[in-house]
Amino acid sequence: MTTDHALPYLSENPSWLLTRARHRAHQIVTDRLDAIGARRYHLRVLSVLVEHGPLPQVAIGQLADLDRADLSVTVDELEAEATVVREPDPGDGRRKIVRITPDGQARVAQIGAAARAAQEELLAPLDPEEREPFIAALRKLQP
Amino acid sequence: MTTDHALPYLSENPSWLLTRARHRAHQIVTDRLDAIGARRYHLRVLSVLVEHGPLPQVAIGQLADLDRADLSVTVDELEAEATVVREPDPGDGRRKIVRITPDGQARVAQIGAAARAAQEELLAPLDPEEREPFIAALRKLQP
DNA sequence: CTCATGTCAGAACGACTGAGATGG
DNA sequence: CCCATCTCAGTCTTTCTGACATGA
Repeated sequence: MTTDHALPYLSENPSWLLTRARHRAHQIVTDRLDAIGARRYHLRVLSVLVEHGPLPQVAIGQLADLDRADLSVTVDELEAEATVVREPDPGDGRRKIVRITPDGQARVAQIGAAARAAQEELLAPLDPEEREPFIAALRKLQP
Repeated sequence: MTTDHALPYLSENPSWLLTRARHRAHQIVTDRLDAIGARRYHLRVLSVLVEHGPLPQVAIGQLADLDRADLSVTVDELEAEATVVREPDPGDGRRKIVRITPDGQARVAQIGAAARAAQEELLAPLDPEEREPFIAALRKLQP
């Protein structure tokens, strides 16, 4: 029991519980992606491309919360394995549109399977009926 | 709508929501501590000392999930501001017991107030009745 | 001898900064 | 001219590794 003015116990701090839970999530996702030779930045980029379709890099950066410098390197890597292509934006020569290639669909499906398995593993400790309220609360906490 | 085999949208990924929520929590806590010249490692160490009493560094490291190398530096800092002292363990010369000093209590209370304010700010977007289930779910997700 | 604890230096990782090239 | 986009190199912060000294 802590009083109202004392330093709260670490094990009771929501921010600490969040930090630890996300650390576990980070580990699970990293391990699952490692097993198929993919990185978390790849998942982030491909996820927004699947959700929104072909996008200029600046838009991917905003949606995936990725710095443009890191995004540049990440798209290099995805292009090297032919999962995506960079195309010039016909309407704006500064922009490069990133698009998932037909040949990349198999890779995207493979990474998608790993991502789904990771989410399942992450939420396994929760009863099915508490998952939705939990996710809804997480949404409310988004910046 | 995604199908069962597709790559899930980033915005629907629990691990992504967790990452973003913990990023916000991290920011809030860091800012509140910055304002009083404290760091997150200080909060972690002091929190377990308040919860468990004087402890050898190795135990603090386990409870606060802090590497012993980083713990060494952190205790240096807390000792420099006289918030804690290192005392030799009478029963084991390898160990150094870390204890909050009487003079350090004011500092601990100050850091505690910042920590409590941070938790309040973090959970502000949640309705009061959804906080307990949310925290309970977070607990279940701990590693 | 071995294992545990604490200390130190430095590496690894993720995230960020600043400058340059190109184009609107 | 100024601003936006992309690229590159390098910095910074946090976390982790490896080596060492001391003592159980």
